[in-house]
Amino acid sequence: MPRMSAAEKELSHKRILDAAARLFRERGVASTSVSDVMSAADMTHGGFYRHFSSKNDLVAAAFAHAVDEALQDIDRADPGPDRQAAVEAYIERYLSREHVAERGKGCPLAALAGELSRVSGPPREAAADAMGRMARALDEAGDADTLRSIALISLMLGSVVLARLATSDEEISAVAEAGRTGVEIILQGWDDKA
Amino acid sequence: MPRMSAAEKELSHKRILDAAARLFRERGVASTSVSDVMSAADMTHGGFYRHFSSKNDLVAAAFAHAVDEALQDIDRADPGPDRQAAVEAYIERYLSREHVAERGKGCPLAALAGELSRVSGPPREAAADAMGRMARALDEAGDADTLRSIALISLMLGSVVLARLATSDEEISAVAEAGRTGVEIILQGWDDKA
DNA sequence: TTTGAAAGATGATAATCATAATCTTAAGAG
DNA sequence: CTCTTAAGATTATGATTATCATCTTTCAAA
Repeated sequence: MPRMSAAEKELSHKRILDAAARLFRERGVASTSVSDVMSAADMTHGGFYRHFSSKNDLVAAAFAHAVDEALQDIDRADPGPDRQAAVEAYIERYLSREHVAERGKGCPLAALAGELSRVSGPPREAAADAMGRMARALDEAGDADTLRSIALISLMLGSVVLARLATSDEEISAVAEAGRTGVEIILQGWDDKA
Repeated sequence: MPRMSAAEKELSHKRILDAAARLFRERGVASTSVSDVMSAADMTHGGFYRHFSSKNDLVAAAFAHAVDEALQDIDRADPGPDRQAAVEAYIERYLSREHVAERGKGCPLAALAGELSRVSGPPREAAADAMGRMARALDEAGDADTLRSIALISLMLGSVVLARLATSDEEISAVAEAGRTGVEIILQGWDDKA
């Protein structure tokens, strides 16, 4: 069948990236083979190295791709000029049952921070970057404290990670509710802190 | 050399568990082979199945073992009757530079929750258990809100996971500091919440 | 004291995987 | 319109790995 046109190659490239971003989040990097990704992208493993120089290369690119989409979500939540409302809506969705359940479409840090913090090279750097990018996105226009944003991200991420461990619906709800309450308290009480 | 006495077998068993608990936390479960564990326990891979029926079995046992030790740490922090002080000391150590750096000796949930929440069977159940056990340990004597304990654990775990992603000392300090401040605020403000 | 069984070593086995080599075909430069 | 080159398929390769089989030796039950 090959060879494809340049436009088709670009589509293939995007299919690989999308499949990888989803599968890595769903199953983890170590448990997802290059073949798995290529199959999910409707191709065989052979063409992989025409698109990426190594699996590591793909991991870094797919992770950054997932972060791009996650950050767009903040704006999509409320495209108006009210950044504060957009941020709050984003937090609400972050702690939702759907986000807990749909790992493959969710926050790449919640899905992969643990694994990527153990490696070095491009994947690790992409993940380290993501933290700063998320914090900056939450700092609407710079008036907010960056440390507060980091605390919020830590709490939200921790809540989702723990909720994904929970076995019953009630437990999941409890963990998410604890996270929501914690976020509220931090939002209200941060400025009169020690 | 074989065969060893019953007492020696028990020592071997403990060496395997200790090695596994450390290596799994340091490198992750999927990236740690049975051979790796047995080598770290000063044995060859052959004897492994005299101690555990499968790698999964070891993962569950090693994780539970690590949780046991982590919970003992809460008491060790302040063995007196002042549970509140012990909990605060534990939180302080949880967010310390040493805990961020020494993954192999640290909180098993911070190291492995992401990976274990993707699997099923005994390892997953051991991890799900750990959350409840930690929350109960933080509820000193039951007067504290369980949801508050869960929020604290989420924030602490998220902070350590993110700190382990950070690349510079300043970044690590900032993440830990954000976590500490968040914990303070939650401890103070939880009871007058919505 | 004899002897069956078991701890741990050594050495298969079969699966999985990242990466490379090669083949086919059509795209696109000249 | 050629003809080189590259996309993607097929097949090969070498490494790793979980699990088994087997062998040795010594413990411990009889």
